[in-house]
Amino acid sequence: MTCGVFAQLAHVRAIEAEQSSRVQNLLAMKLAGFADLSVCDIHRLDAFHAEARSYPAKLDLIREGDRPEVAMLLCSGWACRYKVLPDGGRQIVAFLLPGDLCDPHVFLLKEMDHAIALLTAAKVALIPRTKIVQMFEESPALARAFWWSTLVDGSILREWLVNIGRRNAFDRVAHLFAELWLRMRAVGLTSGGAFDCPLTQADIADTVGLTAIHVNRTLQDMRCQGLIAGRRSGFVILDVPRLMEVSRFEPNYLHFDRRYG
Amino acid sequence: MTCGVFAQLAHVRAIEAEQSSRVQNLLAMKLAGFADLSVCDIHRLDAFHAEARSYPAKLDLIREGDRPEVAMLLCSGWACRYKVLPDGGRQIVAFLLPGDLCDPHVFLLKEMDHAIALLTAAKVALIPRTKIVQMFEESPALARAFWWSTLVDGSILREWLVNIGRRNAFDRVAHLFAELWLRMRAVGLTSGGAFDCPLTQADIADTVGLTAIHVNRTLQDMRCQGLIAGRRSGFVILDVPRLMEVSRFEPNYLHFDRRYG
DNA sequence: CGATAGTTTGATATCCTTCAAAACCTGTGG
DNA sequence: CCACAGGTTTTGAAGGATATCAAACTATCG
Repeated sequence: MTCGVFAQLAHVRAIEAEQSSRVQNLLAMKLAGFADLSVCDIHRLDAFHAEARSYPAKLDLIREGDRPEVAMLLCSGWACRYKVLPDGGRQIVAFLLPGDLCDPHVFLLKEMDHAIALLTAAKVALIPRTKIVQMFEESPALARAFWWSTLVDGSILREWLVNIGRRNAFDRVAHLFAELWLRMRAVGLTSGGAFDCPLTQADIADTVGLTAIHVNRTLQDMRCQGLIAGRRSGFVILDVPRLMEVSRFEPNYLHFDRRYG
Repeated sequence: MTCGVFAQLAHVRAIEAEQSSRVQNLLAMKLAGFADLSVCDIHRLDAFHAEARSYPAKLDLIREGDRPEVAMLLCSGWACRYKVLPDGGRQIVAFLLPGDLCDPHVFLLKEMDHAIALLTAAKVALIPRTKIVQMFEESPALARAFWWSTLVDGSILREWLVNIGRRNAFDRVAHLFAELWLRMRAVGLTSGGAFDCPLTQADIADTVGLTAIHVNRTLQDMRCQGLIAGRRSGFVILDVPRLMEVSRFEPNYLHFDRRYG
């Protein structure tokens, strides 16, 4: 894929090493892929991390219709944005991975149009609006960086639309795995081709617009082909390049490795 | 539906009447649903409108991979954002309607992850980056309003994901029509339950993740049920309430009628 | 150790696609 | 004014991908 990603990663690692290893500032690691953050900026983000508390899996952090009061930083664990239909169906519309600061701008809206739930036990920092506003005022670089992040989220949404709208079951799942692997790598949470994927088959189904049963059969297919391993949640992606190949994965939509023009 | 939408519309109409009818400032009309714009702000938007030039249908305004140089204001006509797949398939990921100023913030990204094409002949103002930046600096209200607009675009994207992922053909198309009708009404381009919809069946298919043939059959079904009328592009929605009912339309995701909290 | 959530399996049904061709508009040039 | 071309809509028949239903199996956890 984009050759620069590796160089970028090295750069990010350097930044991380520079700071206290006490605080795993995945957020800074992610944003560094885009913006040049000052030491001061990184300290600001550290301060957010320090607020993190533990929450159990499945917890609804925010519900549809809620008035947004806080932004949240996911320090560890996975979460998802989702919507429910009148018939009880669920559609996952985004995954939140460790190091994601979600909804720093949501205060512009009066009401949440979707819910956010934890998929695993997680450490989360709930950041009140005032602190976000203060951060934006004090650091234009961080303000830019978070807007960039929001635009990338939109780009991912568009790619998901393509995924559900125009690919078959196998390719949809393959494409999803490839994306998750790349995003996990951006925060240093992969080891080789593998990463810990806590999604259940039902989660995957609700993401790519399929039935859990059909996802099951698709995963079996992938296992047969040696693309993935592991039965229950915690898959291992064995062959990322081939997964990307079969799903015609084009990483440009993640906007990694791009400094602003 | 949200009862306030009607009151809102009246308010918007008042604003429009207030200004010169020479310039149809649909953009101001739309943004007024969210922000309190000063006369000065409206003049700024008028200035953008004045730059509009005519372009023929089907023109690609921006291609995937392009470096974003301009934002664009659609003064009349329809356009769409789309992505193409290696196999030639197309997925439309957004519609741009008259009064939409698209991508005022796209300069934060280095490269377009999708293309934008005109669906009809249209009047478009191409606005260079410098003018956008200048506007944001001079008017915090407009800056807020455009960020709000960007967040709403994201919300629409999420709802489209639900549409394709979890609804059947009939409901998908019904839901799409309901959304388009509401958005067209927000800029005063509906007359009763009807609005001029220039989409071809292939366009609709590429939007909701179906085949043009199946869309054809779905539309016939809708005609039989008296929900829509008109054969070739330029449908008329006959029964908006029922269309919303069958597709379980919840307008909250459009974030109309919401002042910022 | 039972309870619960997640995974797997098989049989059947259906929605939607694919392919192929005809009919229909709309604009264009002779 | 007609003929023709190209895009759009329509129709039919057949096949395939995915859903649905029901039930067994299997980890994991308190």
